[in-house]
Amino acid sequence: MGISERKEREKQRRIKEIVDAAEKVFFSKGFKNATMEEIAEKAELSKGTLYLYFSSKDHLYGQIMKRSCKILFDRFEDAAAQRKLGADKVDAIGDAYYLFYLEEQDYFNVMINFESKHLSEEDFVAMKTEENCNPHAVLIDSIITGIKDGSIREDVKPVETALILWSFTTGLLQMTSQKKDLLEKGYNMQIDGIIAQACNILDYGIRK
Amino acid sequence: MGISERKEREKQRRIKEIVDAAEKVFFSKGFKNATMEEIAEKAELSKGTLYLYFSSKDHLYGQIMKRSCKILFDRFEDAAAQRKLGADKVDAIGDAYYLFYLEEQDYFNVMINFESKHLSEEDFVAMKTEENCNPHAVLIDSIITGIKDGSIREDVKPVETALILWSFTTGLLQMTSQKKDLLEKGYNMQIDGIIAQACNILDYGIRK
DNA sequence: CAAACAATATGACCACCGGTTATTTTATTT
DNA sequence: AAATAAAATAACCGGTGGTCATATTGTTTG
Repeated sequence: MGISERKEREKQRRIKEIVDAAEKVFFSKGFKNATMEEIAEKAELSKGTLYLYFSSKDHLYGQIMKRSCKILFDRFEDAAAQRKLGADKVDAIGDAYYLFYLEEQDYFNVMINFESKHLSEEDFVAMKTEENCNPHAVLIDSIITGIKDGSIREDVKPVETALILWSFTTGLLQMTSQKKDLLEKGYNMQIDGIIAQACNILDYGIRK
Repeated sequence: MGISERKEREKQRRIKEIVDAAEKVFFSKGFKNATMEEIAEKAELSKGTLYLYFSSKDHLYGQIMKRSCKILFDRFEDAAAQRKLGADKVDAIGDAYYLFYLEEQDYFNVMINFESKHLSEEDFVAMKTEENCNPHAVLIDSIITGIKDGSIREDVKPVETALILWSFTTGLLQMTSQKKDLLEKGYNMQIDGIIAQACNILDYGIRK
């Protein structure tokens, strides 16, 4: 009965083809200007077929978000694994986020652009557990490590602090990507310098 | 020749009527689900007339952004004026931002939701100077004050740091507003506590 | 006052797009 | 080979941002 397995494989392949096509279009056009028609074209399918696999444009966009999340998560894990001290792990995660922003701008933009409108919060949580991909968790672990090894203030709460660091950094990178030109050309500021200053402030803020 | 002035007044009044109507619709429906037709209805005009005053839905949304900015700016100025020490001013501005988030959720959401798509960066900068409304500037001044009066580390750069604090706080509030339910109901965390922890980290980060 | 003119406002109209569905094509089973 | 199931299609629909020819209102001038 290898037939149903083959069917399943083909289905997964088709799904991947569609998501690949969607990714290209979303990357080049942005969410709003991307059309289902163009995605279908690029996938060499008709528009109606897309809806056999994904219930909406938003849902399809969510798949790209999934990929972004996975890539970032892997980078976070790598970064944290290469350091011993908790505080250093946290720093490394921050650096990894910045590198992600520099090297994976398209995925980064999807993450930033992604609003809860596109996917329900439940789907989103389910996605993270299903894919075992929760960047936030890596951060929590590193902070706990840091408190234990004495590199991080013991009066900060790990979960809260992870959330804070995560949202701080996201906010910073979001602003940076939106105002990059203005900052560099208009105000003659270096993004690198801003990031370094920010990391410094956070270091002062959480290290013992 | 009071006639042209009257015309001008009437034009400004009409503009205000339209923006008021747009505000109501945007607040209740969100940007995407708001329709120009409904805005026109609420303003007791036809849709075509809206385009005599505003070139697009995005531009109209930008007007609400303008208002949000003004309200926040005023709160920032008030907050900073009530403190003497620079570091305290910075704290007060942070608190003001949090209060803005709590008390002006609609305007807050517009600020958060507002993407560069809606308005070109040039228009945006022009808007701020024209309306003399630059929340960022208040923050810079407070940091400079703080460095002078010795309440803030003298090795931080004011402009960069202002940008950083601004984007940090925006990121935090954005995350908070998006995941409020999940945090409070799912993880049993208090938003207040998260904010307090965040302020504490930033205090450690910039105070001398 | 009326005719000419300018301004403001209207609503019918267009193009586009996300999503649906009846129909056709392809693959599988009997 | 006929029957059945699965997959894909293309025509279609409703809604929306934006436009434009036309109409309405207000102002100026002879």
